Amino acid sequence: MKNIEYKLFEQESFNLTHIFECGQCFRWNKENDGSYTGVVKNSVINVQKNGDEIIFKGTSNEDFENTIREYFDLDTNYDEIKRKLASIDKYLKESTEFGNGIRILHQDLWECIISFIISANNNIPRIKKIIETISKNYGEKIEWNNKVYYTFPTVEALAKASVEDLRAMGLGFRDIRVYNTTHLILDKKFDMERIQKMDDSNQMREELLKLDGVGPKVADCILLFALKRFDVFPIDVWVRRVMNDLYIHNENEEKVNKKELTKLAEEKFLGIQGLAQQYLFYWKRETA
DNA sequence: ACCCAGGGTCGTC
DNA sequence: GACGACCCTGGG
Repeated sequence: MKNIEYKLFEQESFNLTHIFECGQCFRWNKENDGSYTGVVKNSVINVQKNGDEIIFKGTSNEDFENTIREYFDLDTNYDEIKRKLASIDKYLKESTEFGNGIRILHQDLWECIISFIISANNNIPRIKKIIETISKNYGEKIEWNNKVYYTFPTVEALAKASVEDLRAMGLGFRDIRVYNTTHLILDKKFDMERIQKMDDSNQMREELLKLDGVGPKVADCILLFALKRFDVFPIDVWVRRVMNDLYIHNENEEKVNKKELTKLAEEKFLGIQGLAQQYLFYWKRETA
């Protein structure tokens, strides 16, 4: 493993807190100096910001600069996206200003599938803890700066875990779902390469829904965070809440129809619903 | 101590 | 298509 440092200057839309605390990822932790450290594929990465300067440090065997470019979605123009969204109405204006430094990370498909199956009816601290435990037990060890990190396990590695092993790691009722999905992928009943080549979001969603533990919400998160489909709208309790408060005004928020919400988002946010969702989610959750 | 919610999904009716 | 159940943890 090589020790690497890479710097970026004057990168638009890049706020560490916004990126790592907006709920899209579970494996990044804040350091005492305000930087964040995480594991991406086989690399440990630490990101810090000094004014206009963004410094990536870490250890890697691969093309570090390219890994960074892809993972942090540096080729997407977020200023343009924010301009479009802000022009829709005052709420989008406010939420894009609030989360102005958000970027949608390009996460690994396999890791994303398992992580969001675990996220079902769960809270973020516990989700993070479970994923960390899984990585410790089935991932590869990496040492960097006198600290120990673990990669997220491969399909083959995680397939060695029994349902009981998974339960023991704190997954609760999600154990069987993770087990079944892992084996569907291991046995090639679900082809991760094929889905990455598809171009229709609805067709991709249909495929994802075949996995155990993947319903409409989790499928849309996978589409948004790993398959880079911005034309999806994951509906969870927070988004339902914010959309109802702003646009629908139903007295009973739980009764808000999902189809109606999806259609409203499609019409309002025109192909970048996923981004709108992320700004609204972060805004509402942090200011609630 | 007790209750509730947490980035939902599944099986059953 | 509605409804309750589901494991576990943290916060009121």
